[in-house]
Amino acid sequence: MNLLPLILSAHPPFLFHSVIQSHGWYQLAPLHWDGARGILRQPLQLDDAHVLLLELCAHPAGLTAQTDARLAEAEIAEVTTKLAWIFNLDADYTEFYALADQEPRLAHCRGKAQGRLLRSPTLFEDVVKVLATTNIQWSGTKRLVRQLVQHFGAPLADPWLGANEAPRAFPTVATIAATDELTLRGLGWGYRAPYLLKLARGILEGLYDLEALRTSSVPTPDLRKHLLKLPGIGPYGAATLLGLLGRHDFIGVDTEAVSLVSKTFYNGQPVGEQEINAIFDRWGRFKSLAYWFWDWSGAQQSPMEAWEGKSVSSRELYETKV
DNA sequence: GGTAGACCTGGACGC
DNA sequence: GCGTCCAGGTCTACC
Repeated sequence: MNLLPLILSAHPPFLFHSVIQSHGWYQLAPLHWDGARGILRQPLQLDDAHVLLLELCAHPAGLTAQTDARLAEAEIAEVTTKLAWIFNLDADYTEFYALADQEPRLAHCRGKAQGRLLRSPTLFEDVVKVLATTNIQWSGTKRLVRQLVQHFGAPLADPWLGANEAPRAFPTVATIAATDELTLRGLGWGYRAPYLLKLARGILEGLYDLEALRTSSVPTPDLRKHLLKLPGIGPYGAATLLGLLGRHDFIGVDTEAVSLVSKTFYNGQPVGEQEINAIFDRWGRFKSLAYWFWDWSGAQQSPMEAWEGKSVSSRELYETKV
């Protein structure tokens, strides 16, 4: 059957654009964000290997999804589940907003429905993307992920498009595991190539159970320990992944965090992880949310802008869209 | 537990 | 055009 516009409801408040632009993921392949039309295109490979292209846009209740593909009922159910995960539709930020309302630098969060972070369909894709953000600038991250998708992603079966033009889904674990270090190095992954291979092969061998981590209810420090065991994932990567998993107890301390907190709270004095965490400690389990959505007016650029490697203008763009 | 150096690449800069 | 330096997190070896 065809997938008629599928309407997915979210726990209010929810703003489609806020989730899309909550961080830089919307700029990474295989996603394509058509800002002018407000459409996010998500090539998606289903469990049965069927590749389809979803067109997602805002709806008063949440969002709508459309595709030209003919889908079986089980496939529609899978699409629905995956979209609910990607947009964290069931999340309830009531408690965070109650706290944020009392802090002038976070008072905007409720109105803009900020809190949800755009996720990938699988935790594997998120881990790979976080790996691609380490020790590199944002333009490099975009290049690495694009190369991976173009080289290993399964193309959409479209009779009107050649295999080179067709959108591609994010590569599967098995596809990455089947390649070799030299190929990955050739795609620019450099010293990250062995980490990526070890990750994919480790998942296939049962060494890393990402699905269990995705649904785990263990305390955040324990979950963090598991994430730190993933190859190429250190404190920064683990904190970023925890945020994507809805755990906000740890701040991903990168050079941008150091710079922002130093300038804003310590008069430009050198700071470390301890000082950064001390500033946001009072936000408890919402620590990284408070850091991420903090109004850094006066700072050179916010964490969100740093992700995008852009100047202050991206915040202006963000604010006009939301 | 803390620290130093290696890893890799693109971009900025000076010549 | 070429060479050099720097930025960016993680890992490993060493103390």
